[in-house]
Amino acid sequence: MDNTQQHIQLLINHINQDVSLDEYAINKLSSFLVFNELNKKEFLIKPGETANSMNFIVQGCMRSYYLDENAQEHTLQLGIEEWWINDLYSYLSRKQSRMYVQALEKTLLIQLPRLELEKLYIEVPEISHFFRIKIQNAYVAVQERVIDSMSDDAYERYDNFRKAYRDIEQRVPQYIIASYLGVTPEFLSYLRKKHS
Amino acid sequence: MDNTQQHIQLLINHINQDVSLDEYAINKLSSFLVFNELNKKEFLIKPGETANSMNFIVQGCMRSYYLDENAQEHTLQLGIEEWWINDLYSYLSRKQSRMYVQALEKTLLIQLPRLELEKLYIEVPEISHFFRIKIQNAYVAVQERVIDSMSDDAYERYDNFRKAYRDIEQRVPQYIIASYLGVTPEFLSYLRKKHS
DNA sequence: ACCGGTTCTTAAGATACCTTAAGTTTTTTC
DNA sequence: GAAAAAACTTAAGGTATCTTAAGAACCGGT
Repeated sequence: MDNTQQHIQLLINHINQDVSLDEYAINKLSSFLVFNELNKKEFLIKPGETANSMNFIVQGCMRSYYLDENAQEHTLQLGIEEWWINDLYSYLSRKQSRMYVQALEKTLLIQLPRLELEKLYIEVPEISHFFRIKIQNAYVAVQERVIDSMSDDAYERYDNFRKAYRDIEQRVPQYIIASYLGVTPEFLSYLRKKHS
Repeated sequence: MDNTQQHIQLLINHINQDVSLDEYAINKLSSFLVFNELNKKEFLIKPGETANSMNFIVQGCMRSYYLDENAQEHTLQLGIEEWWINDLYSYLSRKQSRMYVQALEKTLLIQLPRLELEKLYIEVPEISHFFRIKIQNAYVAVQERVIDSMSDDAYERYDNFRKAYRDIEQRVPQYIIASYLGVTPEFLSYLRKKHS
């Protein structure tokens, strides 16, 4: 089995955790996968572009963030191997993104273009079901983020972050974690010292 | 046309803004609508319960909120006539809610029970399409709320709130708006004075 | 192995927001 | 329409977080 086949198998196994794909479904799906390799700091999506694929991380680490009026970065989502990364808002609404989606390490993606994916939904209901679950989970995750961001003790938020992103914490710079938590890097540094 | 028919018409017209319902769809839909009248301060959903219907506000005003560890209220969503109100997280995931969904005025709802609605999805794809759009919009709204809650100038958040909820602002007490913005009622009062 | 850039820390002074408490206004109830 | 309850305001003192600035530690490339 070559590398490409291994990567596709990773995706299939991932999907099979939620639904059951038969031979036919796997072949159909495999036929339109697109591989995309990004270097560190390279962008998958920039403001003004429209997200038109679902993106599965085979290897590497990515984040989505946006810039506020003061050019401050706000990280919304992080992802590593076997996570999906996107601007789901842009993908679903087909409107222009206001986000950057960026590789934090050299990253290998499998992409599923929207138009072909939507055709596949009709032929393979399991795939439709799978992404319905994913979108539902994304909704839940954003809702939890709202709730979390309201608990205004920053250290508690940092603690929650570490629980939710256990495997990711060590892989991303702290200024990005700070921008995820909504505090300055200086203050995060202060908190870490205080609680150590 | 009696009151009940008028209320149903309001719902039909609302749905027809996004999709096109034919006679058959309207009849099917009408056959399982449930009316529910709530008094001021009465709860539609409480923590531990599971949301099992979509809820359309015919007349009145509602909100969803949760209590944090310090028993502080955090308002997540507000709604008036022709809005939908729910704990969508609980509805979609079929898990227990952690929310209160409460009437802020005497409120009349039309409810669409989940099980019957899902059967209808198969017979009437327009209805399925309509709720897909609604859930998509809900995702976008929550995402905007995350982004908004990161702009940490509270007056700016208040300003955004007033734009997003223009018709609602006058109808709900300010301590609820404060709990939506994540500030104390005292501080909101201070901000209002300062900027007036 | 070094150099230049990136990331992290420390600390002092400033500001936004909170807590408490009390008084005032508005709304609800009987 | 009076009494009770709920909501809003004001102000003083406290705390969390920010800003700025500077130095320290940790890279990544040649």
